[in-house]
Amino acid sequence: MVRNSNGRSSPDRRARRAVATREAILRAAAGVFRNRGFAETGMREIAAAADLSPGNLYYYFKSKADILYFCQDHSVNRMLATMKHLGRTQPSAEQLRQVIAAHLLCTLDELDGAAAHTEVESLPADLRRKIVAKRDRYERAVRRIVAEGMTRGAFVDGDPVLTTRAILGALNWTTRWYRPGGKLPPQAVADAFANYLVRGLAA
Amino acid sequence: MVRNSNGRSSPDRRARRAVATREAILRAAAGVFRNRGFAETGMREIAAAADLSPGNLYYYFKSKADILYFCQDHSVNRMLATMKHLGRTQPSAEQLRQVIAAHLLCTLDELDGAAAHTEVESLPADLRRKIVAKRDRYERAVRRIVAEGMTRGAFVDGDPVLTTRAILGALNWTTRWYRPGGKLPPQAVADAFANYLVRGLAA
Amino acid sequence: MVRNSNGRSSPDRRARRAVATREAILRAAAGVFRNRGFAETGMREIAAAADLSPGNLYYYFKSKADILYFCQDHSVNRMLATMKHLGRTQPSAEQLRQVIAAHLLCTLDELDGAAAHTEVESLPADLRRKIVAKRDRYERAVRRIVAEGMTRGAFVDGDPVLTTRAILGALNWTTRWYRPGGKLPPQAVADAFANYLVRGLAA
Amino acid sequence: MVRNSNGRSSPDRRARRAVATREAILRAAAGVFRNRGFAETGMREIAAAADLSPGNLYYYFKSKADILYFCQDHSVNRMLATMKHLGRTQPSAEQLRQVIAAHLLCTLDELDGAAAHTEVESLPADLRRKIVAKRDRYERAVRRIVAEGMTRGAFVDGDPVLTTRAILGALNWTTRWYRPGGKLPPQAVADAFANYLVRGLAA
DNA sequence: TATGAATGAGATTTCATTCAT
DNA sequence: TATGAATGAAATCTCATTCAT
Repeated sequence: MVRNSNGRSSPDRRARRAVATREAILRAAAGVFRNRGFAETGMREIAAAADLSPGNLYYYFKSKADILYFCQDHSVNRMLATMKHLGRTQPSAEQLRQVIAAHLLCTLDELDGAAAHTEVESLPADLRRKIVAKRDRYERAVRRIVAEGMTRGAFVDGDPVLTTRAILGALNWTTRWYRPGGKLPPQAVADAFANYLVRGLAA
Repeated sequence: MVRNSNGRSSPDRRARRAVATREAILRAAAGVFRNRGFAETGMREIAAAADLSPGNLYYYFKSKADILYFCQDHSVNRMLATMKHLGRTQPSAEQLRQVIAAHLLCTLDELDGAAAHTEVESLPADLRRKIVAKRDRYERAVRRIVAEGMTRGAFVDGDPVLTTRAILGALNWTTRWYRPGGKLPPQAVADAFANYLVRGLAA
Repeated sequence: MVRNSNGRSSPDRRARRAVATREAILRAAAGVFRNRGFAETGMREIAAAADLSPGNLYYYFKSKADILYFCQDHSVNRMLATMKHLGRTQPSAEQLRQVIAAHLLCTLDELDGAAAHTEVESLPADLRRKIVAKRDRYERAVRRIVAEGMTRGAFVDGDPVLTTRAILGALNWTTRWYRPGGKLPPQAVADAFANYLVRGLAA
Repeated sequence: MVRNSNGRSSPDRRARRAVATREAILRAAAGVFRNRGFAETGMREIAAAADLSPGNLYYYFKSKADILYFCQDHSVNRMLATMKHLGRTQPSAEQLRQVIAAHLLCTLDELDGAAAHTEVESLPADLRRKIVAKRDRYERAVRRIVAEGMTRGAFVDGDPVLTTRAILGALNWTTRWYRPGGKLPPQAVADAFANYLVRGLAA
């Protein structure tokens, strides 16, 4: 292990290591949650997947729900970030296509998508509220694109709420059947879904 | 209470009651599973929802997983029945529209949809195999409609597997946000989804 | 069903039937206890073996332990009866030989031996005391034969208590390995055991 | 308490403690099984006897049956070891006498004999097979001594199978009546039994 | 920071027994 | 007498969490 001259790790080196461990735990946890569900996953499994002892997890997170919370927070943050960088002046169809692709690539990625939008019910009330609030913000952002497209005449008329939920459902459900590492690359799914789901709105 | 001549309640009256109780348990369980997920739901809750003592559940089902199995079996059976009665000579669009509507009405219905397609992972291997087999049969049937439409030229070309999964994802995800008893009737969801999801395929 | 002129079974016919049912239950229970042990045997199994409903057992016996008690009582009574009819003037060796044979034939018989000497621990204190008292009376009777033989000089000297326990152990342990209905007849076991166990004492 | 330079208890000290705890549990369990039988013994009782919390038992053994298995395995291993060190050139009577004594001393000892040969029925099929296989190997070894003695003319003729079972029955049944800690030392039982049981075979 | 061990609450499940019919 | 259904207490087992080291 790298140490500085006085024989101990320097404080920021330590801090960096701690952050790295936290992320490793989240990545490991996300993988197990995805495969077996939150409630069916034990702390021991998470610990094993992260190559730590069970007790040690509690040095980095204060509860199992806490781990889930940070998984979901990480994921929803990334999705919100996508929205921020979206060119809102492009054609609605193009915007929607980009959102769908980004959402899927993120969902099908190991760490991010894992338990992302799923299993909010397992969180205690306070954490759940936070996640739900962000998730709703994201959903509203998608809805805005859909509604705007309808107003502009770029999309056929319809109920923006229900249409948005149909889209997000198709995207989120992928976690149920997509197996990373198979021969179907995430990008292929993203393309096919974007084509189909955008065409359903094209005027 | 009706009795027959020998002073005991007649066997078939009893049998009918037993069947009714079984169904009541399934209905109750389905509701709780939907709200809280299989793993987070305790037998106590199911029992309370069905107005029985926890131990008494085991007179009707041999395990918690068994209850889930019968919920799912009931649901997937109903969906397969739908496919059987579908007029396969109608235009592909019409067929797909009907399947979508039927799937949704069933999914959003109290008893049938609850844990319908969800949570197969929680079943022990043998029961899971049975459900997965039926579910796959159903998915193949939907896919056939999609593929046929593409061949006939009624639908635009695309990957029938991925398209079908997008459709089923949109439909199944409804269990996550739809709250029965609210002001949005299932039929409204069915119409909006059918419109959107069929239009995405229309040539 | 046979009934007398007034259309009902006569009282003593009824009583006889009740006794027959009780015995049928004991026989059935003895068989199941022997195969699976008292604690591992459920009332439902006893009921099934006796071709009755579980609830109905309680019309004939007031508890599961009660059934075990009557099984054991029946068995130990039969053994005590053997002792009573034993010619105490015969040579000690002959007496012992007869006791061993009778004990084994009774033990290996379906009903009698089943849970005979075993599982006294499972009885509640009051019933246990009764059985243990009778069992001890029986053991003392066997011991008297052994001790008398030693006094008379018919048997070699030794500790009558330990010798008797060795004999009874050999006999009782047969329930662990003997399977009724096999090709080894109880009489063959009785002969071999009597030969061996008596010869060990012969002066 | 001894610590090594890094301030934690050393791994092998821990390992030794863990092994000690496992053995303490086995000893405790053996005692309770002997007194009350496997099925009637609760994990709470074992835990209490071992001075641990019930849940903690599962850190060392994965089920109640597992505990029973290791009790029996320990015991049957010890008996097989006895056979291995037996001088097969000695007179048959001497060999048998030694086996009987060793078997009894082991059976009447606290840890080893407790549930030794008893209660195999309570094990799940896979564990039962293992124990039964070893137990049968042991029985065959005893039988070989008996049969050899008959062939050599050292023992009177007879059925070696039944004779061996009579001997083992007498020995195993001791667990039912022998109370360790009383005034009868195991050696006294061993002597009396060996005398009696060998004499029954002496030509 | 890290670990193995311990705990306590709670989960599912079983089962003798009772009850209404 | 007989039955199917119901109950309540207890059993085994799991598991997130904590603790001593």
